[in-house]
Amino acid sequence: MAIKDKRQLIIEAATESFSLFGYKATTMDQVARLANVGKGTIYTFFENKEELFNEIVNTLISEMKRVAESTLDSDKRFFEQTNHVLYKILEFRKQHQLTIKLFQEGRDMGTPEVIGFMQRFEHTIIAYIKELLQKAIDKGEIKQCDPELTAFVMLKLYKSLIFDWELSRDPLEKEEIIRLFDLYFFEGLSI
Amino acid sequence: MAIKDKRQLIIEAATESFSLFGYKATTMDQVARLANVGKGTIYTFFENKEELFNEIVNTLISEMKRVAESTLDSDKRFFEQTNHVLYKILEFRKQHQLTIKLFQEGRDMGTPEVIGFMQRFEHTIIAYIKELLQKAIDKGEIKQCDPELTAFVMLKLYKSLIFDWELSRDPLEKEEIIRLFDLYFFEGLSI
DNA sequence: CAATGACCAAAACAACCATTTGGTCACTTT
DNA sequence: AAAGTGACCAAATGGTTGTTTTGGTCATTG
Repeated sequence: MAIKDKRQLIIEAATESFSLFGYKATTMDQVARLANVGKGTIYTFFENKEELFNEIVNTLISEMKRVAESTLDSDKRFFEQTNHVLYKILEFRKQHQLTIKLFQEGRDMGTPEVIGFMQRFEHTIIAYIKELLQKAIDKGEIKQCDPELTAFVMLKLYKSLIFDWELSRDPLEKEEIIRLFDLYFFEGLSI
Repeated sequence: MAIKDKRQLIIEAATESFSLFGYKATTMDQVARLANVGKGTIYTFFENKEELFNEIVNTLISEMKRVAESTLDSDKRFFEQTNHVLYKILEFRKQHQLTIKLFQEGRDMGTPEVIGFMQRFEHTIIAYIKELLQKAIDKGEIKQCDPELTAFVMLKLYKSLIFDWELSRDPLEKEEIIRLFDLYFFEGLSI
């Protein structure tokens, strides 16, 4: 059993526990027990609880980026790409157990470490959309606009449609959301 | 001194206190003291604390509606009207002491009565924009779309631009916001 | 010498008591 | 007698103190 294995064991145990109970409710004792290692061992691989957490969520964010990139298809029009990417990302967030749990914890308890993760998560998305926008502007596919601000607004709009709207009314279908995104953002409402 | 006067006195005192301290931190004793009436007197006019609160915020919401209507000018194009109305409303929210305090309390402490107010406040705005949209659609000024959903999304976008954006970057100028609203919502990004 | 778990200080929690608060009602004022 | 009042009450809230839990360490072990 090489060193890598123990480290991996700890990461897997911690991921399991963070997914089930969140950041605060996961104890280092619990992680040690789940990973079948002594508690001290964890501290030979990770500085502290927060570092262990960051290692895990960084992996998560990388995975998300990978998902986003895998949906790219430069044959498609810009708006279709953006749409797809945003949809995949928020689907990802909605389906991934760890992401669900952490976003819950951040909203309901405001755990600082978790809030930090949420910000990095969103920042990554915005940075990514920003790049797509910049390319589209350079190619002359869309109008001139502030890419950062536009990416920010796009994400907000998407989140509104997917998360906020269904708090008080019937949730929207995937096709519906794509259609709306196109209508509001690319075509515009004017005749 | 007629009955109306005492009632009014109580409402004014309560408004003052709600504006300064919010809903939870305002005590009925405090209101009685400020209004120079016995505590029991309050209960001859209002069922309980929540009713007193509702009386006051209903007035606030009416005022807001009045502000919105006063900005209407049917000569202007639809998007200019919407823009103006939304801007005035959120300015109102930003400047009115009571509104500021209550939205703070709702966000930071989650007081249920205050959350209720916030929802009614937003619902009123959405209902209003929805009407504007319906008229514009009927007149053929804008494309066919779900007026409720569109109103919802418009409000969200506006709030993002005014409140959320300046949490992490430089706040946007009024003219900037109007321009962006026009760009994203009416013209669209496509060439 | 990597791995461990008993150990520690600090934080979180629970139990207890004191204070505050929304609401009532017997009594006073007009 | 009708309107107005503030002492009073139960329930909620806040503060305090003692106990448990938890992140992190380190002397010991295999």
